[in-house]
Amino acid sequence: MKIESLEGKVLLRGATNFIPKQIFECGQAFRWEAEEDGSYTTVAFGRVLNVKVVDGVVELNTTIEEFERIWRDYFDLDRNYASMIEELSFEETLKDAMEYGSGIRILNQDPFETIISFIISQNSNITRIKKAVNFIADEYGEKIDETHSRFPTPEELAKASVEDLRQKARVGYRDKYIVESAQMISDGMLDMELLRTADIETARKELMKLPGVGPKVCDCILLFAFKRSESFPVDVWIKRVMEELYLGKATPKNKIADEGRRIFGENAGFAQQYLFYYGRENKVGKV
DNA sequence: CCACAGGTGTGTC
DNA sequence: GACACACCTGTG
Repeated sequence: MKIESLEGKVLLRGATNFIPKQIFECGQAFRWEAEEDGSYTTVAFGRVLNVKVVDGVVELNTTIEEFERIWRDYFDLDRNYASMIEELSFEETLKDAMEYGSGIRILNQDPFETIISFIISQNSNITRIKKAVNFIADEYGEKIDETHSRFPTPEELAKASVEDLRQKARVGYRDKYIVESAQMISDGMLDMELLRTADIETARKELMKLPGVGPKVCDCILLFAFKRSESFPVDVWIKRVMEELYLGKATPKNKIADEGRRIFGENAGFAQQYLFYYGRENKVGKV
């Protein structure tokens, strides 16, 4: 990949596995908006970023300095996707899914924002989640410009009222989970370093101390904010895909997570993303 | 009106 | 431990 700076933009030439629609609409991030020109805009790490791909060249409206400081890691650009895909190509169904979703990347997002976003996501849908996350940023986070706000810090969100979260952010019964989790994190009751480095079962146990974080939400957070690629989040779609294409019978969700990690190993999280995207787009297992 | 949507917490066996 | 069941809200 070659990086160059041109007219206030950073251009990435030869960045592989980079299809914006697949990256931003596969359910891992909730603050990306499609623009009329086909580009996508987000707010992340306190910055507003627009991403456009023109003739295979990725255009980011940022500086080299900011790219190196934030976006290189955010977009997971140092990972060798070719070899990861190669390692997962031992199995035909997944191979098809990886071709179908060849432009997917797993983003490395902000831990706190990811924790709150996925607490909100439980038993909900993307439209609703996005509204809630954007409301929380606008209401409790610092303004960046007229139309964008960064996601609040744990301290800022810990002061939010559960009533406002329910009535204005429309997060429903998740209101108290959000405030309590923000309080626990701002009180230093969550060991972030442990989440990054401990063995996966220890990390899961630590993260599930937070109210509103069960097995599925936990695995999403570890995968999307802590680079724990061995995580295998099991939602209804992955359940259907695994039952339909791998297991051949109805199976409890915790068994499916075990099977996913067993079959796909250290890159189970990538397998999950490819299968999820493939399964949902094609409605696998859905009557 | 009812089912369902990217689950979790709680109570019961 | 393995099950039901309730739970906010928007949509079809």
